Amino acid sequence: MDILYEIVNERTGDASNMGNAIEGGIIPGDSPLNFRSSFLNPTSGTTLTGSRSYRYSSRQLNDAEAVRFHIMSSTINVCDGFAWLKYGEKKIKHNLYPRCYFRCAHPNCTVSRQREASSDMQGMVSITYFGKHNHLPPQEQTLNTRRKKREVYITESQS
DNA sequence: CACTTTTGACCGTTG
DNA sequence: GCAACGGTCAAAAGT
Ligand SMILES: [Zn+2]
Repeated sequence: MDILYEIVNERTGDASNMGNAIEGGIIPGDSPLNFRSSFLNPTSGTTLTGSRSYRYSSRQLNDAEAVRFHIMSSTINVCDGFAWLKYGEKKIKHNLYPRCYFRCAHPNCTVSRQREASSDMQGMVSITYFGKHNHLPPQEQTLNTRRKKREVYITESQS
């Protein structure tokens, strides 16, 4: 299943350029975001590769833009290969579920991420990324086997 | 002990 | 001014 994404203006919150991203297959389990083929890739010159049908549409994000993914997930925690530390949680209007705020756990990386479940559509999770990582995902640097990646995934921050 | 999460306070923006 | 809103801080609690 493809994942919807949209480009978000950090200033106004307006969203545009909605399209499809590829569901990740690198990390097993309930982990649909794949940093290799998405805005999450810190080493990629381009910022997104499209789905099979959309082919390789790509676009650079500027400093005032964030990218938001809309994902169907059976669990609230959606893994993307990076480690995150939660630093806040806020009840948001018009959503039954709170918005959670995370920062990248890597030292000297300023990327942040917001996550909220949708009360409109059951199982829908929205994740917004701000900034670009200046490093590779920790498991990519230290672990090689799928089994080990799975172990990292299931022990990552769940809230 | 080290590190992460929780949670209300705090603060800037907006109407 | 003021209150609603949402983003962040930080002390305490949790693991
Ligand atoms: Zn990072």
